[in-house]
Amino acid sequence: MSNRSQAIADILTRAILDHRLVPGCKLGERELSEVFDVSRIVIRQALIRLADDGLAQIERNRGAFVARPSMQDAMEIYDALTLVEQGVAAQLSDRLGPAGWAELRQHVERQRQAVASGNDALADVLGQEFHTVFVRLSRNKVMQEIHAQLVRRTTLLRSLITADFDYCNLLDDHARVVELLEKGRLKPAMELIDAHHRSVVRGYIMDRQVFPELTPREALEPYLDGKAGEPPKPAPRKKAAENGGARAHTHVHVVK
Amino acid sequence: MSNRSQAIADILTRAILDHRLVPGCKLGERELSEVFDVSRIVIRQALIRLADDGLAQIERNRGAFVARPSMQDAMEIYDALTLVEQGVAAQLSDRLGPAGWAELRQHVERQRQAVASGNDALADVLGQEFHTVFVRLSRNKVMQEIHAQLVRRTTLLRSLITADFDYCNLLDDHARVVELLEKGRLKPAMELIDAHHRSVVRGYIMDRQVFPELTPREALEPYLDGKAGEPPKPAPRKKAAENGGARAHTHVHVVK
DNA sequence: ACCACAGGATTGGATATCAATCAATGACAA
DNA sequence: TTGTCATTGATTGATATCCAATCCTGTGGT
Repeated sequence: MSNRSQAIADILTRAILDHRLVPGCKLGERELSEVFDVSRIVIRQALIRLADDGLAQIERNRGAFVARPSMQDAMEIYDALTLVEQGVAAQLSDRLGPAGWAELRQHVERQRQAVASGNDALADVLGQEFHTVFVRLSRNKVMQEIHAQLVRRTTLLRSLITADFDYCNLLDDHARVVELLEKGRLKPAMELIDAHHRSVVRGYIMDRQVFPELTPREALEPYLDGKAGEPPKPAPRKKAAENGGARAHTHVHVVK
Repeated sequence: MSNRSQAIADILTRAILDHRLVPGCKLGERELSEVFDVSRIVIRQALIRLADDGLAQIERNRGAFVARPSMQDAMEIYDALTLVEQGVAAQLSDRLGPAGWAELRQHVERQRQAVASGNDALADVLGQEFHTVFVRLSRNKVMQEIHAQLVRRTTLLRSLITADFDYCNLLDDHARVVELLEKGRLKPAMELIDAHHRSVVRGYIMDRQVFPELTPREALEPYLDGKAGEPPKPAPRKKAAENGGARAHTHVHVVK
């Protein structure tokens, strides 16, 4: 049993990234302390970590809330993400060894197979994972942490949008980026990364009103239970009910 | 009087960046709580913020210490900083308006005058500030925060090195970067940024042993005093006594 | 010299308590 | 009815005290 507050911060983070805790949701200290069965102080420390990570916002004497980024924030986050991934692409095209390129190709191939076999959920996970693997190959832990934080914030952003556009043409971007980079065609690869993120953020339509649907108590219940809880559940969405359980995610194969 | 723990974290950060609290220095909860006259819990919260920022390291049941980054960390931090500033440079060369270029030129000019008039301390401050101004012109708060965090960590790194090499040829780098960028010569500018940071990190010689010389109580005393304290004092350095009070900093004009 | 054990010191956390501040409620007047 | 103001309740920010777990150290025995 290591740091309680860190563990709780991790659980809250996962709940937010799973869209079980939506932006604007109140994170009351008393309520959370009862849910996790710890004192308020541990909750406060966890909330401080979340706020430092950009996932929560603490207002003095009013409490903590799941962060509600603005459209401006969204664009800045995607700009930063583009900048980071373009930079990593430039580094990789210089320094990546054969094993690294093989890992990238293999990852893309797994994603291709998942899409071909209709396993949209797996394709979704792999699509998210690709960016992380990409940055991991830079062998720079500082860069990895910065990138991971940006990815977390983009995942939070997806709680705020209605993701019902057509992403079919984005599915092959990862493969093409790897292909271009391996051929040494850095500039087109970087432009493709930019276009990739741009087309994502262009599809964003922030609907101001997001309704919780779940109390924090209900939202967090599956993560508790002595950490032997069930696997992370997808977020329940009223509108996207026909989505077959797949999360509303940019990489999911949604045919409008 | 807003958040106590945030205010204390800010003070601790400044003390670390001023090299009054050196890497490895123990940040005991009891001691700090007496120094700041607050409860231990507030100190814990401040230390959590510092740890999240990479400036402190918390070991379970052993306490918090000022972070002691390794040489590997140093290279990764500078790699990340290079990546960020190169990316920002690329963005600015695309989108920066005349007012922005004017601000950059003016800043460089101020630095040039400071160097010319022998005001090494001012030149030092301006040299640090340049990077911040540079990133601020991207008008991306997310990027600014990432960059600021990296800069904090580079400042921490300077506590670990003996900065007695010749940086004369680096003094004009800022001016040349601005000049190249404004002419649209992006690639040379980016290579110059890379070379700038590379030559800095190449001069790093980490001496494992860093002696505190100051207890946290002494180190923090000037920052207290009802926030009306004297201006931030430079760190006392035994060896670099001939340095005329200027901090051991990469941009300082040290003639070997 | 070396190992084991005990004690001290420090952190991690719980609980109870108080002050400060915000928000909702309700009373009252126009 | 509506708008304004005061009271009240709830929540956070912070403190003090206490206890458990763990690490460090120092001592004693072999």
